[in-house]
Amino acid sequence: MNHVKGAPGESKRDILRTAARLFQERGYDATSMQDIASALNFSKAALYHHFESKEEILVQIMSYGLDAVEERVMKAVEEVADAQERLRACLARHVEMVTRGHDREVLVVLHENRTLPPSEAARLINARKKQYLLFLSRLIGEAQAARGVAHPAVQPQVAAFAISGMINWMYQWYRPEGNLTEEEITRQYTALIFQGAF
Amino acid sequence: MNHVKGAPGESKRDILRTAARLFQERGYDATSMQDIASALNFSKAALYHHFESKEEILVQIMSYGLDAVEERVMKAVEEVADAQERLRACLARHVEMVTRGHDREVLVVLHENRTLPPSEAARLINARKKQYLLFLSRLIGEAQAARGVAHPAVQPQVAAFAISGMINWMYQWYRPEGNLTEEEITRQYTALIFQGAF
Amino acid sequence: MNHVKGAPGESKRDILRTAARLFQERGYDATSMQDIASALNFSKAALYHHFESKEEILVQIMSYGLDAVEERVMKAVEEVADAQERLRACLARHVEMVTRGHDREVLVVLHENRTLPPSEAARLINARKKQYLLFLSRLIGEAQAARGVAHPAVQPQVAAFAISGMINWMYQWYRPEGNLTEEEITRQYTALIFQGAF
Amino acid sequence: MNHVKGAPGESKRDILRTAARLFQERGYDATSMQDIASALNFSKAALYHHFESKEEILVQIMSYGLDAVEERVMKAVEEVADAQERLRACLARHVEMVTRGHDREVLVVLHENRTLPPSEAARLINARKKQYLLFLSRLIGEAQAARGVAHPAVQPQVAAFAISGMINWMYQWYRPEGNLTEEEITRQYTALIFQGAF
DNA sequence: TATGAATGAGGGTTCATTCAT
DNA sequence: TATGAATGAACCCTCATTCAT
Repeated sequence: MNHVKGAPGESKRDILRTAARLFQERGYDATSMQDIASALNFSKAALYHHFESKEEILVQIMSYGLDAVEERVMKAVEEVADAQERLRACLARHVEMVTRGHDREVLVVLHENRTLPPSEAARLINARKKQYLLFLSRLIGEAQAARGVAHPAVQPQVAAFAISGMINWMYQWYRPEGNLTEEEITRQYTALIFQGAF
Repeated sequence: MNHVKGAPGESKRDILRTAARLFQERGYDATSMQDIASALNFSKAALYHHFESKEEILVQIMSYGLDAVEERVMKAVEEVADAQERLRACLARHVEMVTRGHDREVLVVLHENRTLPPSEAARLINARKKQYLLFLSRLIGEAQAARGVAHPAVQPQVAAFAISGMINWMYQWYRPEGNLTEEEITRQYTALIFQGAF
Repeated sequence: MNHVKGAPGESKRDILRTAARLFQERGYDATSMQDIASALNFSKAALYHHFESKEEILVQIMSYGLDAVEERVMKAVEEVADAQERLRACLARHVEMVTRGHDREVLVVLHENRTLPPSEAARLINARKKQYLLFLSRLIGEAQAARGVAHPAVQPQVAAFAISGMINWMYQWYRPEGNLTEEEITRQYTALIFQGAF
Repeated sequence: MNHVKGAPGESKRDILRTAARLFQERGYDATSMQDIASALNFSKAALYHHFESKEEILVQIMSYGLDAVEERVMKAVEEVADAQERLRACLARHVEMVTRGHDREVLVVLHENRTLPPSEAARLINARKKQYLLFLSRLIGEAQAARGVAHPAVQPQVAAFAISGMINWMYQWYRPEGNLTEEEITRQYTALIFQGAF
C-alpha cells in the first residue's frame, strides 16, 4: 500500500508524531527506521527525503517537545498575576504535559537522555531543559516570598528538582485508565508541595 | 590481549559490575557484549561461559539491585521503632542508594524498564519493585497515624509515588562533585515531605 | 565487488537456484549465507532483502522441487491411458528428476529431511511428499490389476517404497559423465520392477 | 554430576555409541560436542582425551559401521553354499542392518556422506563402501548364473545399485513400531527382486 | 518525490578446540 | 585423566544509510 498524499509539509509532521509515539513506547534504540516507515505506510527511503538521519528525527522531536513546554507551560503560566497561583498553575500544566503526553514528544525528551551524542543540537536541548528548571526555581522563590518565608528550609532550586522529579517520574507508573485522575494527582501533589504530606 | 585470572568465581561478579556500569552509562541497547568484554579484557565468547545471554546479565543485575534495596533500605529501616523516624531513615537510605549507586545495579533497575520482554524473571522483578512502593506507602501511613493526622490531604499511595519519583529522578541531575551534598538533599527532601516547601 | 543487476525480479530466482546447488553439494547446515552471497556476488545482507531467513530459502526450494515433481511427473503421467505404460512413464520421469536434477531443488527435498523444525510449512512439505508415494502406490496397484494379478506377492505400498528408494538413492552414486546413461538405468530399473532381476 | 568410571576403554565405546545415536537423530552438523558430552555426563574437554576431534569421532563411527557390515553381512553370508540362498541371506542381513540399526553406526555411514573432507580416512571409508557394492554385484551375478540366465535384462551392477538403494532408503520411512515388520519387508523385497512386482 | 535494491558495519550467539590446574 | 575457563572464527540476522531509476 502506498502513502496517500496530504497537504504539503504534512509528511514531516506525521513522521515526527509517529516516531515520537514509537520512541516513547519502545525506546529510540529499539525502534528502527523500518518500524517508523511501516507505521506510516511509507517506504524506508522516503523518510530520508524529510530528515537527514534517525538522529535528526529525535532532535526535532525533542525540540518540538520543548516548544510545547515553553508554550503551554512557561508562557501560559507567566500571565498569572498571583505568585502562589502561578506556581499552582505551573504544576497543573506540568502534570498535564506528562499525563496527556499530547504528541508524546515531551515524554521522549524525558526518556532519551543519554541517546544524543555531543553536538550543537544536543547542547541546545540540554540548555532548554535547564531553562525550565530555572523557571520553576524562580516561581518557587516568588511563591515563598509572597508567603513571607524569610529563610526557607527548602531552597527553590532543590524544590524545583524535587517537583520536576515527582512529576516527570509519573511516566513510570501513571496509566490514564487507572483510578487516579490527572486532577486528583495535581491536587495531592500541590498539597504535598505547599504543606507536606501531613 | 588475554584475560588475567583473578580468584575463582570472581568473573561472574566482575562481569555484572562492569555491565551494570556500562548499562547505566549508555543504556542496555547501546551497550554491546563486545563493549562489556572489552572493558574486562575478556573475549566476547567468555561472557557466555558465565551467562546464557545478554538478557540474563540484565536480569541478574536487576535482581542484585533489588536485593540491595531490600537489604539496605527495607530491612535496615524496619528496625527503627518510631514511625516518623522510620520514614526519615527510609528517605535517607533511598537517597543514598541513588546517589552512591553502589554498584550501579539500582540505577539500572530504574532505567531499563521497557527492556525486558515478558517472562517469569521480568514478572518477579516488577513484583519486587511494587513491593517497595507498598512498603513506602505503609511507612507513610504509619507516620501520618503517629502524627495524629485523621484525614490526610495526601494519600499514602500518592505520597509514595511522589517521594520515589523525586528521589529516583535524581539520577538525571545529581552529580557527586556538585555543590549539593547527599546529606543536604536528604535534609531538604525530608523537610519538603514533612512540611512542604514553605 | 558489487552486484551486477539483471532483469527485475530475477534476484529471487537466482538466489534459489544458487542456494539449491550449494545445499545439494554441501548440505544445508554446511552452507552459510555468506557462501550463497559470495557465489552470487551479493552482499550477505542483500539476501535478506528477498528472503526472511535461511530457513525460508530452504522451504521455498523444497516447495519449488515439489512443484516440479507434481507437474513434470504426476500431472504429465496422468495423461497416459494404459495402466502399465503409465507406470513405466512415471518411472522414467522420476529417474529423469533425479538424474537431471533440473535446478537441484528436487535433490534438496530428498536430502534435508530432518532440517526443518516443526512448522506449518514443514507439515505441508511432508504431506506433499507422502502424496507422491500414494500416487506411486496407486499406479502400481492399477498396473497389477491390468496384468490380472489377483494376489500380488508385493503390495503396492511396499513396491512404492522400494521403487522410490532405488531411484532416490541414485543421487548417491549417479554421475552424468559415468558409463550408465539415464536411459539405460530407466530401462533396467523398469525391467527389474516388471519382472525381477532374473 | 560426574561420570562414573567403568572398565578401562569403555569410555571410547560409550562416546562412539552416544555420538552415533545423536548424529543419526539430528545430523552431524546439528550435534555439538557439548551435546555429546552432556548426554554422557562428561565434560566437553574429556572427549578430547579419547578423540582428537569431532571429525575423528565421525570417522571411527563410520569405520565401526563398516566393520559391522563386513562381519554381519559379508562374512556371515559367504558361508551359505547355494548361490540363490546366499543372495537371499544377504538381503535379509542388509535389511536387518538398516531396520535394527544396531548401534546406529551403519545409519550414520549412510547419512553423513558429504560431511568428511578429503583425507586418507575418507578415502578408505569410500573404498569399503564400494567394496560392499562389488560384493553385492558378485552375489547377484552368481545367482543369475545359478538360475541359468544367459543374457540378463538387468546387469548385476545395476541391480546392486537398485537393491542397495531400496534397502538403504528405508531409514527415510521405516519405523519399528509401524505395521510393516522387518520380516515382511524382507520377504516382499526379495520377491520383487526375484520376480518383479507382478 | 518516491522507492526497491543493495550494502558495510555491527549485534548476539554458537562452537570446536586449547590449556592451566 | 579430568575439567572449568577461555578464545577465534564463524554464523544468522538487523539496521541506518545510499543510490539508480
